[in-house]
Amino acid sequence: MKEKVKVRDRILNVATELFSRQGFNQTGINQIIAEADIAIGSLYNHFPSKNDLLLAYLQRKEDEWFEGYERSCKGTSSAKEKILKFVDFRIAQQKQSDFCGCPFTKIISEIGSQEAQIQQMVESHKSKQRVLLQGLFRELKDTGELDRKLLAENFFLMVEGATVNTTISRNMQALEHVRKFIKKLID
Amino acid sequence: MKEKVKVRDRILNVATELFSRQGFNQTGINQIIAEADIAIGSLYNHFPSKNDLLLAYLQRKEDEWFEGYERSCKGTSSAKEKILKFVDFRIAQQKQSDFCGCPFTKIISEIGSQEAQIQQMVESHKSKQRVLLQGLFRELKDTGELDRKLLAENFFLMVEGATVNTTISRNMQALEHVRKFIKKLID
DNA sequence: ACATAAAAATAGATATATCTATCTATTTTA
DNA sequence: TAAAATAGATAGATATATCTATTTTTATGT
Repeated sequence: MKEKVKVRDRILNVATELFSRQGFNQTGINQIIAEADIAIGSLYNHFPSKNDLLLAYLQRKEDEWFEGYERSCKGTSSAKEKILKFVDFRIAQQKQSDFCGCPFTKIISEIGSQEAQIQQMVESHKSKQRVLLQGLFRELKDTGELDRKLLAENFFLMVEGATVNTTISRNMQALEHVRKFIKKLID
Repeated sequence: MKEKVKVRDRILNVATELFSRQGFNQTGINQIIAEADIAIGSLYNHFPSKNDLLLAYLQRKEDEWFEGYERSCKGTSSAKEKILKFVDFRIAQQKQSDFCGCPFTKIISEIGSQEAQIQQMVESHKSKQRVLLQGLFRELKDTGELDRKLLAENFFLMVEGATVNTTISRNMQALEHVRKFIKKLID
């Protein structure tokens, strides 16, 4: 009853694992084909260049991010809960990736903004998160004297900073601090 | 009256520029010696390996960071001002580096936490910033119902997230949003 | 100020390894 | 029988690092 994983998926699965864990620049084609146990010709059949593989990897991460967040929000109804889930989701991501951090942030550190297509995907990914959060914060009943849009932006930035810093420290404290703080602010 | 820059400094200056702009992994020894206009033997005389050069680069960044912040605080007296200067300093850094982001955060994205000595330096750098901010927030007269230590931590994380995201978007908005937000919170 | 010895810097070849990518020829799968 | 995947050689570029031999700089003693 074992499902045979197609070659293209084996490549992308291994590349995903390695790009996340080791980084893009420190992952060679040879390691990918070895660990995926496929021929180098097969790789270049599916992905004409290493850069195309990177694009496919990021596209998958993009899709999985929003699917994953939606799924983790199943059962929540209030905006307040969904905001807290936003932090919880990042905590879960960091746990399951062993503190790899955000793949989009990581790739910009690795290759800069030279590759226009990648720069575009990263910016778009972050932008979509901001829009999502702005929507949630707009639903909040009372935020005291705090502008909701400004609060949404800074909550996003806290989580971003906390994600980076949990990756550095390899413990979850920073993200937990954000959770505690925002809970106070919106409760 | 032209000061002759010593070989070791020429190497470190060029390496600094290239590691910041292009990244560590995307900067080769050959490019460094070419742009520094020195012989390869001289480089390996001063720095036994590329990793030693990286350590020297980070150590310099560490020293310059706190010197730079101190200098930018000259003339300010209140903790409130110094907290706002903290954001201004990061804005200035991003401007003058053309949005290179934090070198410590960047190197972790590039090489991970494998190199213990580097991991150590990065963690220590962030830790020192937290301590500095905790001290400043302790001095604040009134933060309403907000715990000062928690506020300091989350301010730090906001700035971290904003730094990363100004590097991604290549504009200063995120850092300006943090400034506006914290000003409201502590004013 | 000048000669000289030690240290530093140079050019440039080279070793060794790795990287991405291409190609051919053969086998497996659909 | 066509398409997909394989093994494996190889091209061509680039990486870090070492080595030799020579020149330049610096420091020291007279």
